[in-house]
Amino acid sequence: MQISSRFTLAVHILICIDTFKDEYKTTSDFLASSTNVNPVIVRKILSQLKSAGLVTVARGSGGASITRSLDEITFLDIYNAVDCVEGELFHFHESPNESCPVGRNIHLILDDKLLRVQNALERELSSIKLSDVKGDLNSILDK
Amino acid sequence: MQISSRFTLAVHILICIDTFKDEYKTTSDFLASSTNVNPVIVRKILSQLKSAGLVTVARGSGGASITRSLDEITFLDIYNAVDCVEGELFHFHESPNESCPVGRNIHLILDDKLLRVQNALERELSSIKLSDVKGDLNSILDK
DNA sequence: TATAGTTGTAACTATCATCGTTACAATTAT
DNA sequence: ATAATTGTAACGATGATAGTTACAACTATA
Repeated sequence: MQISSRFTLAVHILICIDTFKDEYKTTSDFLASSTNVNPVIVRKILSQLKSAGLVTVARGSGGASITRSLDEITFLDIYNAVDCVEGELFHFHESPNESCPVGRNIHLILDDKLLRVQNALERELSSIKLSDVKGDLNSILDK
Repeated sequence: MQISSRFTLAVHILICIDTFKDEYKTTSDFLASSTNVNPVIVRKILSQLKSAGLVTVARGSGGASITRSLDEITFLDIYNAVDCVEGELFHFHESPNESCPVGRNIHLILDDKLLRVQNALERELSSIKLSDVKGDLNSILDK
């Protein structure tokens, strides 16, 4: 399994909106061109980002805007917004045998450990901000 | 997406093998009964664990054994063995537009950050040992 | 050495998520 | 009114997951 490209796509889209906000109207077509995915996919992701309160989208007239400054948006915000994982990170096998001492307890004894792993992932995601990405982009573009 | 239940299944199987090694012959049928999955699935996972050097499987006569002590097997060993993720944790959208300043650089500026997240996940996985799981199981069973 | 039990694996199916596409009603600025 | 754009439904293709049946290959032991 891999984490859906919706995540990298969403980051790309957000950075694009910020980068071009003064030069272009950042429509789904415009963003589709930079990311090279279908405009409908872009609209779906924008719709998820909108639900999460990260962007506003101008219906009719077109164009998306970011609602906060880039240092107030973490990778975790985006990851949660685009539903990369719903609920538990680890899929548990459904119905271990209750009449086996191991089967009866396996869920209980693994859950805290699986949660530790999930927390580690999310903690790292929350430590990275869009402003970090933008900073690195600017360093490259300014050269 | 979720991490395949092959992972929790593999942990369950390994703990079962260790728990019952002196009482029963831990065949794929036996393990299938505790986990409540098809014996063929168990054999596939055993085959992957065998490739990773974590178990031996007795062809013909039947039964699996663990090759190391439980404190020498981490969740990361198991995670890698059962191919939960091959290569990169994050699926990157395929072909950003090279003629866009963002599209041209997005891969470069994200890769180190995505790797940090992947490393955080794997670091936590490597900090948990099968002996931790067994210890917690024994605490429950001894009560 | 024949047999019973077991593994390894191929072949197939069902289900689901992902990603893409076309199409079109609803919306908005001009 | 018109032109551009969004939101969303309805598909289809692809690939991963998980399950199943079937059977050849292997091994201990009776």
